[in-house]
Formats: sequence, C-alpha cells, structure tokens
Amino acid sequence: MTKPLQKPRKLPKQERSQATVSAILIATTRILTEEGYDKFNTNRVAELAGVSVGSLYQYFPNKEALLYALGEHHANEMAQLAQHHLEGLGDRSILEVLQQIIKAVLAAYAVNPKLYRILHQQVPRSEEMRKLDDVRIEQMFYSFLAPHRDQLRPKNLDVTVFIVSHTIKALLYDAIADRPNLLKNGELEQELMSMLSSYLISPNSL
Amino acid sequence: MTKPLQKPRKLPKQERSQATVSAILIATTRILTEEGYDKFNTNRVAELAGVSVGSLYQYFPNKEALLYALGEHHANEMAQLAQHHLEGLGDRSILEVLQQIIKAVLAAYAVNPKLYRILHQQVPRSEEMRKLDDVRIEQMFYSFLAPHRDQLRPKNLDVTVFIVSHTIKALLYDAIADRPNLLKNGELEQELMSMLSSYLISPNSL
DNA sequence: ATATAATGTGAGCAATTGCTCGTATTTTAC
DNA sequence: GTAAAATACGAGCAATTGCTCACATTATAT
Repeated sequence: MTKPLQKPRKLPKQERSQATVSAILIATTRILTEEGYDKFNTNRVAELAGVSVGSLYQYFPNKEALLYALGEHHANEMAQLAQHHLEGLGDRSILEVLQQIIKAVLAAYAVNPKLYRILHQQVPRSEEMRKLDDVRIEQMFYSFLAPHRDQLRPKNLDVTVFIVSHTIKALLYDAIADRPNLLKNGELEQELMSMLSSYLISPNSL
Repeated sequence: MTKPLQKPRKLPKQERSQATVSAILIATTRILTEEGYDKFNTNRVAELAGVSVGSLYQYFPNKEALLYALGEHHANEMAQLAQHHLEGLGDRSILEVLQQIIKAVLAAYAVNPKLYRILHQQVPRSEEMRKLDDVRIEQMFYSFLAPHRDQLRPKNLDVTVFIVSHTIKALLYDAIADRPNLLKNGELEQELMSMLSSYLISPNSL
C-alpha cells in the first residue's frame, strides 16, 4: 500500500557500482525484449545481470522503479535523436518542416521499437509513461506548426496537432509490428507525407 | 508447458450452469474494466461472480481461456454493430461509402472501449487477438474500397487499406483515452473524413 | 594499519495465485 | 423412489516472486 519510490535508494559512487547498475538495466532491456514481460522478475534480472538480488534492491527500491528508469532513459534517447533531425528549420517552408518532422519521429521510434511497445503497452502504469511521451511529441509538433498557422486549412491547431501526431505515431507503431517492409522501403514515409500534407494544406472544401 | 485448451472443458447443459458461465464472464468484464488487469485472478472472478473456483474451472480450462472467450464475444458484438451500419451501400459513391465506414468503425469501438483496450494491450497473447480484429477490419475496408479502385489516388490498394484502417482505429483509440470530447462533438469524425477523403481522392501531386 | 563507508551476496520469508480434488448438492432418467 | 449424471463447493497444494536481512567483501580515508 505504500507508494513506491521511483528514485534510487542509493546513488552509485564507485565505478564498480555504476557497472552494476548498468548491467541491471541492460539485463532488464534484454529480458523485456527477448523473453517478454511475463518473464520479467527481479530474480531473473539479477541472474542475467550477474549480480545478486540484494544489489539490485540497493539501487532500485522496487520492481517498478526499474521500469521507470528504463523508460526515462529510452525517452531521452528518442528525444535526442529527434532533436538532431530538427535543427535549423526556422526558415523552411511548411512542407519541408512536415517532412523533417516525419523523419524525426520515424528515427526516434527506431531506437528500440520492441522495448517501446512493451514499455507503453504491457507494463503497469504504462498509461502514464505513454502520456509523458505523447505530450513531448505533441509539443514538438505544436512549436513547429504554430509559425505556419495561417497556411493551415484546419482552424483548430490543438485538434490538428492531435490528429497529425497520433496518426504518425500509430501508423509507425503498427507498421513496425505488421508491415516492416513499409518502413524499410520508405513507402510509409511517402504515404504519411501525402496524407498529412493534403490534410494540412490543400484547400479541401468539405 | 502444456498448450492451454481454449475450449470449455464441459458444455453447460442446464440453465443453472449457463447462468454460472454468464456470471463468470460478467464478473471478468467488470474486474478487467473497473479494477484493472493486475487485479484479475480466478479466485477474485469466482468471488465476484458468486460461484466457487471449482465451478469456474469446470467450464474454463485455464485463466487464458476466460480471456479468449471474452475476446471472442466482444469481437462478435463489434462486428455485428458494424455490419448494421454497412447495409445497402452497393450503389453509393465512394465518399458516402467512406463516411459510412468511419461511422461503422466508431460505433463498433464504442461497444466497450475500456475492455477493448485491455484485451488488446495488457493481456498476454494480445497480439494474436489484435491481429484477428485488425484483419477483420482490413477485409471490410478492402471489400468496400475495391469497387472504387479506379477513383483512388494511391495505386497500391493493400497499402491504402492499411493506412486508412489503422489511422481510423488509432485515432479513435487515442481519442477515447485522451480526448473524449472530440468523439462526443463529432469533431473526430469530421477530421477523419476530411483527411482520408483528401488522401484517397484528391489529385495530389507529390 | 585500521576504522569506516561502500558495495556485494543469496537463503529464505511472506504473500499471491493458478488450479486440483474429495465431497456435497441438485437435477434428470427410469 | 433411486441411481446416475450434472453441477457446485472451497480448503489447500505447489509454484512463483517481490523483497529483506544478516553477513561477507572491497574500497577509501587517515
């Protein structure tokens, strides 16, 4: 009944202990992606990491904190990669901006798609993790689309951002699972660009 | 290690036992939607259903079979509702067909959104359930879009069906969780219609 | 060199839970 | 009425698992 702490119980100060923490996180990643969420337990993590359960619980107050740390790390890697794709777009046209955003999101999700799916679907409290990520992406869209507000066909920018960001995320998401070839050959990127650009810009009169 | 049977161990023949089976399924639904997947265990189901665990295991060989039966029932209800929205569309225009398909999918998902999310995300083996559903929806799109093949801008009908069906599913899905008001006021339906019709039909030249 | 802090160990407790089985009750068949 | 079949019961076994704690080892400071 006690609320689980998400912060480590102790901060690792020596190299030795930092290696332990690393090994634990790597083992967790491998178990989640290669063995599945139902095989994920702290005893197994310690075993695969080559440390004892006791050590694990010295740096992670509980099982959930492990997942949380992993999610944070993964989200940071994704954000960093996306950032890289979005530098110096201040003076570009809306079409170019859209193209780069699509590329950025695709690249970000490619960091570790399997881990992403598990962290955002199977894990308890995944809703919270997912929302944190979603908000981050939506803010990115907002900041890049707002300058071109007057050129957008849909009036409500909030709704537009929701539609666009969730469409990209979901199609990428499902393509990873069901149509990986659409990703490899660039067809998904092309179709996304086609659909979203006509949605955002073309003078549709419905 | 033995593969779990998905079919009931015994078929309920008397009214009494059919009521037991009903109570068990209803209790399972309630636990999943109101208490969450991690509170779902057979002892709790039996308790809430007002029967004994022994009775439960007379009709369901294992925990998974319970989920499977529930998923099947729910999928049937969804399909039935969608069917209802799609009668007599043989001679309608592609725009009208698209509009009705969107309405049909929205209606189908409204049967029990919370249960749908849990069955398709949290449950072990949910991938399989999800794919069964996805294929069903994609086939529906395929059969309704194929007659208008020549009026569609994208050349590859398979890819088009994938894009369209997954876009609708995902946006509906996320709207239920994050933007319920977009559903209630019809804005989602409107934006979907706008985006998809311009994607499918407008002579976009990218 | 020695005290102290940091780190590591793993047996095992306590709680959960999927499921069985011996038994009791109710319904059906004749 | 009575035997057999169908149904219901629930204590409790066996396995899993999150986590603790008493103790061992290694590094740091002085």
